Amino acid sequence: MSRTTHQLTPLELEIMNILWEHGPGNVQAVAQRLPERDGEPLAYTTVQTMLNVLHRKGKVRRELVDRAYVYTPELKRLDAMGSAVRDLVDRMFGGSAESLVMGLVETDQLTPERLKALQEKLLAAKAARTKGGKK
Amino acid sequence: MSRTTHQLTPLELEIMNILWEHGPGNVQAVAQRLPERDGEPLAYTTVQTMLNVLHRKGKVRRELVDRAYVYTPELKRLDAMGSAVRDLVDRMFGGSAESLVMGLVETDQLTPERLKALQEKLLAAKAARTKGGKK
DNA sequence: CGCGACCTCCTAAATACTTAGGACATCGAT
DNA sequence: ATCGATGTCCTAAGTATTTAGGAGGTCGCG
Repeated sequence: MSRTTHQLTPLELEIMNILWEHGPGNVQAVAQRLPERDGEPLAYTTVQTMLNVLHRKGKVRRELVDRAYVYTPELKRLDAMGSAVRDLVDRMFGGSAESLVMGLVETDQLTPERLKALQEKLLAAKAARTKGGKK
Repeated sequence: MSRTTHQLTPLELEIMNILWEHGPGNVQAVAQRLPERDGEPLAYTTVQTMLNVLHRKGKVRRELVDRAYVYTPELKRLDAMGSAVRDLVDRMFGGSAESLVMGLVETDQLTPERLKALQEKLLAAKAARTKGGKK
C-alpha cells in the first residue's frame, strides 16, 4: 500500500470545483469555465488531458453522450474537503483542528465575533438534528 | 512578476517546521529530526539541497559557525500559516473562512462543542487584550 | 605529513505536474 | 464526396520537486 489519499493537484482541484458547482459537463464546458492563464485560456486538449487523468484516477466517471464524453464527479466534495483540510492540519498545525481555527483568527481571516455566530449556528443545527430529526 | 506567494512545498514545509520548533540548526540537526522515508533516512546531501533551496528563496538565513552553516527561519511561522490557510480557503472553500470551519465540523475533525469552548477562549483573550493590555 | 571526519558546492537524475500538438474519426452541410 | 467543426487518443516536452552522488576544502590527530 502506498499513498491512499492521493491528494488532488491544484489544476485537478480547479476542474473538480467546476464539476461540483455546475454539475456534469464535457471538455468544452469545463474549458470554458476555467479562468485564463496569463491572458490565454488553456488549450482544449490540455483540459482533456486533465480530465483523462482524473478519470484514470477514479475521481470522475464519464459517459459518452452524442459525440463527446460527459464527466461526472465520482469523488465527493466533502471527501475532498476532508482530506485537504486534514492534510493541512497535519502538516501545519500538528494535527490539531483547534490550532487551525486559532490560526484563522491570528492571521485575521476570521474574527472571534464571526466565529461565535458561526458556532452558535452549528450548535443549533446539531440540536435540531438530534432532537427532531432525520439523521 | 510571477507567483508572489511562492507556497512552500511539502518537504520545504517539513524542514521549516523543524526549524520553527527546535530553533536554528545545521544540516545535521535537521536531518536527524526528519522522519525516515521508506525505512531509510534522507541523505545528508538531500537535506542540504533543500536548505540551499530554502536559502535561495529567502525563507531561511544562514550563518557560518565553526565549519558548518547554521540555518535560521526567516519566514515567520504565522506568515506561512496565513498563506497556507488562505490558499486552502481560496481553492477549496470559495474564499470563505467560515466555510472552512464548517468543513471541519462536517468532516468530523471538530465538534460544535469543542468549537464553542475554543471560541469563548478566543473572545476572552481578545477582551483582555483590548482592555488591559499590551500589544 | 597523511587520514578520516565533516562539510560545502555543483551537478544530475527520477518523479510529478502542466501544457499542448498531431493523427485520426465522425457528423452535418455543401 | 469533400470539408469544416468537433471530439478522442497518443505522445511529447517544459517546469517543479525530490533525491542524492562526487569533487574538493578544512580541521584535528597519530
